[in-house]
Amino acid sequence: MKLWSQYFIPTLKESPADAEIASHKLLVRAGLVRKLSGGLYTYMPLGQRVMRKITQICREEMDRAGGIELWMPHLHPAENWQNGPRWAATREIMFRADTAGNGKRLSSEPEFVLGPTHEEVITPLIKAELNSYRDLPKNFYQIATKFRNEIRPRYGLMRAREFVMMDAYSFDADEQGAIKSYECMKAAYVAFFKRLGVLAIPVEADTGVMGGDYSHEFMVPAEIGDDDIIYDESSGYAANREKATSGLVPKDLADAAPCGAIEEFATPGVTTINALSKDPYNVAPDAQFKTLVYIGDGKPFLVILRGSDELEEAKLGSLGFGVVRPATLEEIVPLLGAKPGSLGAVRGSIKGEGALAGVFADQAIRLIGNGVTGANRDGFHLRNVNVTRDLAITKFGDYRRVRAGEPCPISGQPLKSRRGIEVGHVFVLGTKYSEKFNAVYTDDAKQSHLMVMGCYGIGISRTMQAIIEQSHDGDGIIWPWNTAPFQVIVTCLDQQDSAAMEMARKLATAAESAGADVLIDDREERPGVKFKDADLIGIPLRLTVGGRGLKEGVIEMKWRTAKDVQKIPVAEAETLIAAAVREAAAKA
RNA sequence: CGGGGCGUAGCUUAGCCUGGUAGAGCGCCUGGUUUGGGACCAGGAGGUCGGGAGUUCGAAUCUCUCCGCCCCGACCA
Repeated sequence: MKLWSQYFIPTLKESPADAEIASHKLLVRAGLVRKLSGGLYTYMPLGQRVMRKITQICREEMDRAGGIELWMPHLHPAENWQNGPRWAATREIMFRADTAGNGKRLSSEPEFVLGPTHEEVITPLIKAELNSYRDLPKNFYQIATKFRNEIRPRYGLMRAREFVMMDAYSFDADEQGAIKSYECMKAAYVAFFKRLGVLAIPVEADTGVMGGDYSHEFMVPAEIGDDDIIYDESSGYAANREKATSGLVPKDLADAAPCGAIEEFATPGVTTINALSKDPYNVAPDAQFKTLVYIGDGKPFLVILRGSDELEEAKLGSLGFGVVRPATLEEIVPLLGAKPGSLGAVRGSIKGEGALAGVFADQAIRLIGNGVTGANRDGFHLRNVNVTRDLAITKFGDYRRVRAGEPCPISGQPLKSRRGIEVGHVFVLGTKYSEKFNAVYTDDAKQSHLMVMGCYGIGISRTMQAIIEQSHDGDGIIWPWNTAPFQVIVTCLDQQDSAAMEMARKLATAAESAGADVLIDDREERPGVKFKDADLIGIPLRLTVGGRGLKEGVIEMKWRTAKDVQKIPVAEAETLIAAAVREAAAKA
């Protein structure tokens, strides 16, 4: 039980100027956080209470799923990362942590870094500590601070430079075991988000720089989310757009027969799909081959798409390169012999064909059959280009960005799309890290094997904000029962009146005994201020005690989500309140 | 890192274009009247106008520069 007058909840009437979205504004207005600097926030007492609740629920669900809690350093020797598989790719988002002294000891390479995640710490640890198949499987987790020098911190806690994350790492004897661990964690996530009272949907996801075999993200649907979820309710298909596929290309599609010899034709000044689709050429975008040039680990390669399609860059990850980027004009011209706008991948027309690391064609170009592409000669295109006969394709794959409205790969129904906030992620990592750090175990036949790993993350601080984004109205936050900083607020309107205060304490005690965290608003404020603040900070159940009600022999009970106020007789108040608290807790 | 915007009291901001005594609301302090959905009256404290340089008799205002913050793109829990 806390008295507001002796606690610290600095609420604001006005939204801070630097907050754009509802949840960010409310975080600040309700006194949950204060900004120190871009992407750095202090959790104020109320915010810290919510963080503690989310953390505790997370801990309980991880423990239930067989997780073993530990705590690793936040300061990592850079060596661990240099020895790992992704130093080049991740160092850009890592903070270096050297002496803040006069620079004498500052070397060009960092000595220490602040941990953005912990694979590079736990894998060497496990290598040293676990050696036998008898030790496996194991799943370790921690709930702690992570540091990422995000390219662009955004929306308060949504993408911060310092944030709280639950990170877990599973170690299994084989792939099958790893998948089992993965499924177990996925189920634990579902249970966790359900207990929080937040809707978080698991969707198929790209593995990104983490590497690994397959993964799901947990998404809180929200307009302001950074990710597009492609889904179909009828089949249950749901995937991050980066990973999504569609049933656009029928599985049994036959290769189109050639329709004549390739002809070159002049297209002076035409360098875009759009221009070629207009008079006098009139080649529809979905009859054009689009040729893109990329550099993977220093080697150039081509990607062919339909003119009407967009490349989904994340899908290039499946090609196995470490670092992938678009080629520059200076790289393209000597390689293909023409500038972008006149590029093509017709066999024999590519000047530097031998230098290519491959020509990767999106499946959907098979729908074109015979089409138009650049001649690798500025101002010229080729027509009657046949996919199978003419294009120098190394491999077909799925590289295009799926759009809403395309058929679901499972049901064939039109796919829908919505935005989401990624609050959790589960991966099967495979042996990427165990190989690099030589984390092996001995089996019952004395054979050595690499451990198969999984890794799992939940953005705890981001989840706090995602809950607010999902659950608020014009008056403020609407906390779900289990994450509310206090579940019950007793608003005493006559704090000077000892009878009223005594009643307030009695009700608070009743609610507390029934299992609720209770805040008593005993401030010297007018009733309007107290009601507004109670709504703003989003306490699920409000009990109002005032001289006027007491004279009638009633106190008032109001749910944050309800419009109506229930008047309950003083004599029954304690019982009814306890029952209401128990019921709410049971439902949550 | 590229593009755009902003920086004036603890918070929200006006003033800047067209240079001439820094203004309001909220919050805070004092006194009074109030008291069921962000009260009212009177008085008060609080500002190196983000930092530096320049132009000018004179700069919050014009110029340059640095810094910080926010938004849009690629990245992430």
